Amino acid sequence: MTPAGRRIVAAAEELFYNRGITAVGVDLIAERSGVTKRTLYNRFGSKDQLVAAYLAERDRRWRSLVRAAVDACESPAEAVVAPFEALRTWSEGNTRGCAFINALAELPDPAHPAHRIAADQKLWLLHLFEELAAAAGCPEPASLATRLLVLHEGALATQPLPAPTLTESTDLARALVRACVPPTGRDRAE
Amino acid sequence: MTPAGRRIVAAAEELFYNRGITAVGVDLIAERSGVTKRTLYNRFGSKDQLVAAYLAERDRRWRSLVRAAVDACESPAEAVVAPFEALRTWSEGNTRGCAFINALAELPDPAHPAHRIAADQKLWLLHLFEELAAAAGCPEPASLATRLLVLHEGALATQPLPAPTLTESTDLARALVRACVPPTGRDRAE
DNA sequence: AGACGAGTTCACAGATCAGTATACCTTCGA
DNA sequence: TCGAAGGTATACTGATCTGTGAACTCGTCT
Repeated sequence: MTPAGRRIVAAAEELFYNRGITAVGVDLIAERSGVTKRTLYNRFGSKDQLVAAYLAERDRRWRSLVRAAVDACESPAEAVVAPFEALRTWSEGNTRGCAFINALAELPDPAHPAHRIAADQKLWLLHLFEELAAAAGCPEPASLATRLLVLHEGALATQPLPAPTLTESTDLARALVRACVPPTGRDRAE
Repeated sequence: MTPAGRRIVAAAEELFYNRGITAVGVDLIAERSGVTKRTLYNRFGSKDQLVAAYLAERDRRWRSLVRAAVDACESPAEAVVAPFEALRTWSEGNTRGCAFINALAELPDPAHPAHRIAADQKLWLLHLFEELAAAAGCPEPASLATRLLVLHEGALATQPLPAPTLTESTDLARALVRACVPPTGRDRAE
């Protein structure tokens, strides 16, 4: 990716996320990134593909944050809840909800490249939860993973409400893990 | 509301929800509702106010569905989970997620009339959960209500995923209610 | 020297957008 | 009978939208 290309994606990220995709024109993105509209089209070909690049870049950053939170955990049981801790960090700078849900709201066409990226993002988290649950010894990792995903997305969606939704969902997630995974030691009575 | 006004709101609901608010022009709404653009502006004054009317109408329909589900319950413990049953019915015809979350994604301006309607809708459900939890004898209704709201919104947000998120969140909600409300005789079915 | 890729400048096409102006028609109650 | 209200028909404004065309500059590598 060329330097101009990176600046374009950075400007697109800020504008698309905060103002909405349809509401932001390519002229504004070009101006904000100090680049000509011609260059924008030479790099990305169309606005739709720029939208896809924006979501892909956001997904990349978010996944690396989650991965880091998971890897920093000492026990497998802690690791299962790590994405919720990552969400706390992530939410500080992103108060407009989930960029992928928001993108799907504006782009109904299933053929749009943004659709696959958004769906993949949710599925990646679901499968991560499932792997972590299995690694922690949960007898039914698929069910727990689905529940954790619901809690995660619910906390994200209710972000702007005057209720401690992230705290409550994290606490509940921790309780779910505790309930189906034997606590730290491996010598719990079976 | 005049007959033409009702047709306009009905057409706006279908188009705004399925295609996005910014992506749908007033000309299309006027055409779909068999009405002149002049009439549309005589009734609603601006597109923004039509958007508010669309969300208000949707909110009204949804609340009456939830109210009916709650009122149909026999025990207070069942009533707490009734909104999840209502969500199952509601989801059948609304596969594009939450109209209010989607609207907020497209309309970042907090001064937009849609903002208050969307926020009120979520707060109404939160307070409903709290009232029902208190009526069922839950010792900490605020905490339970927040958790139930997270589960509800999470189920809505993960709707398009190939995972039984609504079933899992309903089951979990039921377990939460059962755990904090003393079972009253025949509620302890298993 | 020469080719090439990245980026610039700027005009322009064609469509669509929200919203308005003007004039006319119909129904219904006072 | 009359006048107001609801609605129709059509043309229009001015702005904004995505996307393109063509010629130009500049640095880098061979």
